Amino acid sequence: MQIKIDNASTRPIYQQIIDQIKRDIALGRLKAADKLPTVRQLAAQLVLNPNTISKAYRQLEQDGIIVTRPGAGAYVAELSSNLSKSVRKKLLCEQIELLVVEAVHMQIDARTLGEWFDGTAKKFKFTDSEE
Amino acid sequence: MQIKIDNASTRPIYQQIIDQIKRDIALGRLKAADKLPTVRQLAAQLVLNPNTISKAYRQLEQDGIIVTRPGAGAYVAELSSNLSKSVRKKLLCEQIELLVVEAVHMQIDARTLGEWFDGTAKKFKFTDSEE
Amino acid sequence: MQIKIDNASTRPIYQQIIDQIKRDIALGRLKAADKLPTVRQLAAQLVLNPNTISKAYRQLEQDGIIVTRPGAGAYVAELSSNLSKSVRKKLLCEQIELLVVEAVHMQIDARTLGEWFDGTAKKFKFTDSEE
Amino acid sequence: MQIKIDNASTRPIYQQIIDQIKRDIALGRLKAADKLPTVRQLAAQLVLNPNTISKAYRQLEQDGIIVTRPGAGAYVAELSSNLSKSVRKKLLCEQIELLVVEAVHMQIDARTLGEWFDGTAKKFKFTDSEE
DNA sequence: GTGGTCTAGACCACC
DNA sequence: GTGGTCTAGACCACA
Repeated sequence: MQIKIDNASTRPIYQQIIDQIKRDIALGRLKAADKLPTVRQLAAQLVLNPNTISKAYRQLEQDGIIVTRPGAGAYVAELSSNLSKSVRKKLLCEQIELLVVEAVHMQIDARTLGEWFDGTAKKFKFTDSEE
Repeated sequence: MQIKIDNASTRPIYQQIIDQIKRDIALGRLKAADKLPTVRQLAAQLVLNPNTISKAYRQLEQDGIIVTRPGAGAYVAELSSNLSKSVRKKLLCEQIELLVVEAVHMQIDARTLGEWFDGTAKKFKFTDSEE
Repeated sequence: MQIKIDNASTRPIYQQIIDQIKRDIALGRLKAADKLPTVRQLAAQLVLNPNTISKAYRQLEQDGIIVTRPGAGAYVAELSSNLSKSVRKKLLCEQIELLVVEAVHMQIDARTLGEWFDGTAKKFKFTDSEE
Repeated sequence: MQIKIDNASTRPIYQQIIDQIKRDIALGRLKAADKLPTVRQLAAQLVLNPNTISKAYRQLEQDGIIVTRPGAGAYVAELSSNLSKSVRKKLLCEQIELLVVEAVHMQIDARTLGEWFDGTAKKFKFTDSEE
């Protein structure tokens, strides 16, 4: 696993770890049942305190993204969401709005933003539509 | 100006204020040269510590979104961006990635996300393309 | 707030704190928008490390049961559940099964268990049925 | 014997084994004097470390639920409980409280919870009342 | 050896 | 002053 910590970022370290693991899963680089590095391994590799890794893993587990078992390690879980669809829509649309507002203030026109959006989305492994 | 603080949100209050002012500008509800409420007015209206409002205004000024003239109040600035296009692309694409990763983990398919994105984008006043 | 820690219990301390706060809310002793003791206050009162209290509060926040704001403290949130109804049913029925199995092994007959159940349920403030 | 391990559960594996054996007994699928699989058999069947099975059996024996005769295997014991009725009541009522508190926070109304409780209880073989 | 819990103590962002 | 993050290090339950 390749994880890079940006110490200059205001984003907490544990959150950066979460971001990158979720990204790797969404990209298909990590698949369900794959084993994650142990807390101690990753802590040594990134030169961080094991508690920091632990916090990231705990959060990921709580979000149902990984499964951790004392004595066995941490594994990627099946994709799933306990949230009701309306809650998911609300959460995502809030994030979309922030993105769009930012784009407007950066004077990026709608077409360009749409292209960047499509270009980025193409790289990820979405769940198939259930039409 | 209508600003609503969501105390349940983990987003800091000063950030929520920033978000909503930027949103109102992007929606066209606030236009260049419009006068913003004074720090004291807004603090009284939202029942918040004036320091919190100050922090939001200071941040907005730093981002070139408003202009404060000491003694005369704060005004909406012209849209502009000092950032190079490549930096803007990088910043927005990072945000797009976080959004898409989140959508994948919520098992929202690409088409649905695209629809939500388009629906949201339509509400805002983008700068015209400079083709 | 009256919280009692049982050091003899195998249940982690932070979990005991969570249990009792959720209980107080369910009993109506704590109501939405009530202020909880600060992390440091409660840590001093229970002679525990502030991190332990912090962990309990963080978990409660993640479950949408309280709202914490740096600089402002922690407050009881409105009752709500982001979980879909089927997930809620599954979670509760698993817990019910464990309870019933335990009762059978303790040779408690069905009627007695039902009475204990009703007696306990009566003490709590359920959401009204939405028939 | 059909035992299923849910690796996604936070419940320890040895505890899941205990849960399911107790459940099978409470359902009447396993009866007093029935022979349980050997530690090795079960370990092979579930692809688990034999120590894990051992721990489960040891705990079940300690709780008086099974009897292991060295060299002869493990057998289901007669239902019995050394605990005084008041202790049993205390233990069960604690568990009932946790269940009810959870239900309140999930915004399940009392009637629905009661129905789920009755529906679940009906499936099990309670000891007859000793009125 | 694995992750989980708890303590102790430093530093920072928020209000 | 509030809670959040991170480090360091001890001890325990699980496999």
